[in-house]
Amino acid sequence: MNTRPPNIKDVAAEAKCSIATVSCVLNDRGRIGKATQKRVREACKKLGYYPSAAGRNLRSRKTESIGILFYPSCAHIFHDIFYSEIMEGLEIQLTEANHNLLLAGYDISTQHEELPKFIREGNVDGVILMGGCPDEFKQKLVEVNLPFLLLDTDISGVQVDSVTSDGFRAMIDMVSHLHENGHRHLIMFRHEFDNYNETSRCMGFEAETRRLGLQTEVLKVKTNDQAAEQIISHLNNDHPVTAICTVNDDMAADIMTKLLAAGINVPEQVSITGFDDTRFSKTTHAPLTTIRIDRKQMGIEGAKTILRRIKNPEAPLRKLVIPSELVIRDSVKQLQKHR
Amino acid sequence: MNTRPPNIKDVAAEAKCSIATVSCVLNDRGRIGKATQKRVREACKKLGYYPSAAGRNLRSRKTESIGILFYPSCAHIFHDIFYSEIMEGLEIQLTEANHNLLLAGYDISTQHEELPKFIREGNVDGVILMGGCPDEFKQKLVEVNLPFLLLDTDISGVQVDSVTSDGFRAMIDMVSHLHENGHRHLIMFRHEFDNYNETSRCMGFEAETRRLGLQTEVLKVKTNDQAAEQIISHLNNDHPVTAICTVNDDMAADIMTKLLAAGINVPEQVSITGFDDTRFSKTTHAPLTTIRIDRKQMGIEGAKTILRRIKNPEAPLRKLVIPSELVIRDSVKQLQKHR
DNA sequence: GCGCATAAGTTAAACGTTTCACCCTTTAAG
DNA sequence: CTTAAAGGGTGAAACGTTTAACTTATGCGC
Repeated sequence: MNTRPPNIKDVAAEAKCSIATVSCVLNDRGRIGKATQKRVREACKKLGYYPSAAGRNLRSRKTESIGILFYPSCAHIFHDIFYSEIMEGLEIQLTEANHNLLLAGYDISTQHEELPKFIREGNVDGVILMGGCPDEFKQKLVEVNLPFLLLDTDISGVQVDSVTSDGFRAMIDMVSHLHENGHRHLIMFRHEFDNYNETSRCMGFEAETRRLGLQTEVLKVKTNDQAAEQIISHLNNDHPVTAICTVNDDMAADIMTKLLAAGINVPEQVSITGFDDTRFSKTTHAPLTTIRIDRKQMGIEGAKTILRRIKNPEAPLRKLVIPSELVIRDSVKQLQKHR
Repeated sequence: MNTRPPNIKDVAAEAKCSIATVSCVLNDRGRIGKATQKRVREACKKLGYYPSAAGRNLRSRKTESIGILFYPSCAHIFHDIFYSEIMEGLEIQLTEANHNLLLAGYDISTQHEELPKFIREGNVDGVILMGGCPDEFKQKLVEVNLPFLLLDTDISGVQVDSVTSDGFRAMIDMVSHLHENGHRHLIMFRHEFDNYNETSRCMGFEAETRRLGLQTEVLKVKTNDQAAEQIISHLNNDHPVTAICTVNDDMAADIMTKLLAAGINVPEQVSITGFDDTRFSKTTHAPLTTIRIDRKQMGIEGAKTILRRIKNPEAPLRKLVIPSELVIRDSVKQLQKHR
């Protein structure tokens, strides 16, 4: 019952050759005759042989595995639908390249100084970091001296590959869209903690509102509820905002729900925009005007980028920016025709 | 620059003992004096030594890794918010037990006969299978002879550990709730493909409706749209259904959206219920009455179960059922007080 | 018939652990 | 005093590969 799996020796015996020959055939290395190759391959099939990762890893110092690290925890990836599609792209591309995909969360507060197991113990050839995480932490990972990629985030002043979306450009488009629809008084909410994406989105918002000379403000809030409350009390002003920009669909949906509950009609009384075009942005009370990013593509490009870096650690730095697209739905009211 | 990481020999040299001693200290095996232990540990710290997984795996035939296999593809996990929370629980518990977590999808159509890389090449000590997958495939995995767990799914007649939710019981509660609210004519939609969860949910529905003597039907549809269309045309009948049960929140939300678009009011004209209590079930037009399952707990129990099986392959079979809970919101209209 | 190139394949040394079998010393029991 | 047990530790084989260096055979030009 407890019979061990076949190893390379068994194959060599079956194919009547040396184990080196088997290895060469399986790795397309060295010069082995057609006939022998065939014998070896048939022996593999017959025995159901697959090279053991353990042996290969040890000898060749390659694992054919990539570690995906989330900050602060895997729960965040799973919760944010937004990462899901990146993961999908990653998985497709890594599987295609015959690589394993290891997953871990990293909460700096619970793990003190320890890096994730798969980094410490050399289980992976490269690491991809995702999530809104502090620069010092990214820096720390860079210093590990493994092929490394920042995905959907970035850090300035450090030589590290990254694949990001163009939140800056996207919010310019969004503000421009609001402006064309007659909105002149805008507000944008973001969360308190610093985060590459939120920051670049807000910067796009600020750049374009300033350029257009609009009355505008970016506010940091602890929770989405807090944002809703601020709007509710604010709408009594003489000259209230007509449109709220948010930093993602989740925030937009939450705020919308709160506003509706408070008897404020969306988009009649106030417009609201999201970001990310997550699946449920279509099913909110007023389907969200938002920004779509091809996150699956981000994942695919991310995988390619880390594999490239592994293959050639000296390759030139790559900073890839995935374009975004404005998705117009019903959460923005057309106040007046412009132009 | 390209200095190799320290290995056990370096530690032994630093601690002035043999590598066997180092190994014994690090694995709490054998009898090593306090003083020596301390020297070894200090040497490890000083050198920043962590045992290499490759060496350990090879020698001890353990990987301290668990493979999570999704059928038919990882995309499904990521898309179904529903799996996310299971993954969260898994990750927490596996990390706690100092295990790696490998992820792969398995599309039987694209992968012909090949099992995932991490199974073929022995990268994992055990495998967890999730997703709505055909029994033959589950069977196939069972035969691999690795510690194995079915998570959120099951198969009858085969000796394999499983952790599932009680969809049968849950739908009994749901039907009972609808009945108490005066609903007498129900319909339930499910998808065409066979799936453990959908089947058990529908069986619960059928059992309870039959017991209560209600007018009832279970319909298989290809898409959620199709379900909506059927309802729309059906509502013109003399004696229309008053409540629609679905197999998950996603389906419920989609149908609700379609109905609203067709000018049919929910829940005024027809009630609708979900399943899973996903996060966005609160933000649908009428917040969904649904079933909550503690999926994080499912993940945690799943992890414990596979680890137990790895530790003791001869342990008695475990079939764990996680309880569910009815969540009452606004998508069910109270037609009449009952009792 | 010699030298050389090429093809085809082999030998053996790593890679970094774990662990079995053993050794030496000290203490305790008989 | 002898023997056994316990405490503290070591040597070396094994785990399954990869790969550099080597061998042997064959063909070819001259």
